[in-house]
Amino acid sequence: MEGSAARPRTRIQTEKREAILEAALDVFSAHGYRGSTIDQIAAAAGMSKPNLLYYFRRKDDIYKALIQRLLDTWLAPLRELDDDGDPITELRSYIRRKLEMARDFPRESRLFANEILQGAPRILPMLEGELKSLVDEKVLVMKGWIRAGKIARTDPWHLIFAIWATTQHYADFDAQVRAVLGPDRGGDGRFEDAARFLEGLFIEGLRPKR
Amino acid sequence: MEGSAARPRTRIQTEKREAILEAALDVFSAHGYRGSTIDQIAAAAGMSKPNLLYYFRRKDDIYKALIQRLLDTWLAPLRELDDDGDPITELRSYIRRKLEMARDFPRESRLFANEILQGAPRILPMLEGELKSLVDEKVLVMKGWIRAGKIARTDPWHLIFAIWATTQHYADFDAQVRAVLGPDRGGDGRFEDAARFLEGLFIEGLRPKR
DNA sequence: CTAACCTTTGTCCATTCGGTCAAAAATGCG
DNA sequence: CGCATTTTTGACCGAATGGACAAAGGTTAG
Repeated sequence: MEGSAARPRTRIQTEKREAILEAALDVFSAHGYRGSTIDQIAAAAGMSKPNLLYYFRRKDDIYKALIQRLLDTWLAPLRELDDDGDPITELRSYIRRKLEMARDFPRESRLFANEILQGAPRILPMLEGELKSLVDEKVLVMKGWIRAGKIARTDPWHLIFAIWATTQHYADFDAQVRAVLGPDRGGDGRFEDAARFLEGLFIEGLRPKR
Repeated sequence: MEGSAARPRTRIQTEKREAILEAALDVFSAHGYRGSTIDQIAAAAGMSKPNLLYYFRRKDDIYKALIQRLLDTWLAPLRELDDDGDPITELRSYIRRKLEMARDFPRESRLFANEILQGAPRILPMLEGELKSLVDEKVLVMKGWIRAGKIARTDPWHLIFAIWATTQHYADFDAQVRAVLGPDRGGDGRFEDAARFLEGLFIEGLRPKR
């Protein structure tokens, strides 16, 4: 359903399209869709604007291709949540994986955050489709864990939201995190600190033992 | 430091400036700074563009005035965190207040989110100044609670981040929350569910009792 | 080598956008 | 009322932006 004929993709096309998407990730994640210009992306990709438009005919096409390509990567951590593993361990691992994503792929995180902030105008179908299905599936897994008494009785949907929120916060709100922590605590160690904290929070909560 | 002479503010000026800021909150929070146009704001405020520019001479002036006016409101919940109260109760209340803000002032939440996502170019000084001071102060309060054994040994900075992240998530990522919950669970009850969930999470964690 | 195809570029265009300006309309005050 | 001040508007401008296009420059297969 993308043009009437198949696309034969030459070597150059593959390479250039890749370079454009990489540049577009940089630009879109930093300035949002409306805040980014084709010229910026072209410059970042090391080519002229008309040349870029030869590979993607519209600005919107770049954006869509980018999001399409990223969605799988983005959902991978949740997909790995294993029904058969030990529940507490599985959740711990999921939180760790998500936090690593925030650390290693902040541009991807910000791209999605930007899109959703504006009401997800271009990806709402994906959220209601792929994403919802995946979440529904994992919610069932968690409900099983609750029934088995392996984790506390809690709301699986909101648990997933809480994990998303707390981990992605370190990518999306990085500027604020750094500003508040200051130069000393805001260095590279902040992800270690966050990992330790989140583990304690999600597993044990704040009430003091004894 | 804003013009050499004081501004006498007539009645009409007060009213119109108010209307403009209200309209600007609507527009800026929905589309971000670059994504919003003066025409949109003027239309939303029910006046012509040149007329709007009579009250705020630049687009940036509107934005700055808006943020300035909102910052106090935004930080109020944290300010209320009371050193002398019962720690668990205080934290519970803080979470509830923040969640109410996400429910009742989603535009304000999205405005700040948008700004910080782009690296907080226009409000970084405020984050490093007012916000950091307030956080530093409350961190000391929490450290006192920890020393007194009233809450678990945890990282107060990241605790604050976690509360911000989980509560604001329901405003900033509303589109995603609704998409994932679907029409039935995504209705008005979602804030009640979130409140119950977050209380359980922060206080008790996920490990099952017994 | 050469013809067919792919890639790149300079130029151009219409629209949008932030902002100006002078003149008209409304308001308020003595 | 009459005059000064404030408010509103229509017309306009330059810069930026998304995109079109045809011509020029490369690449590759026969």
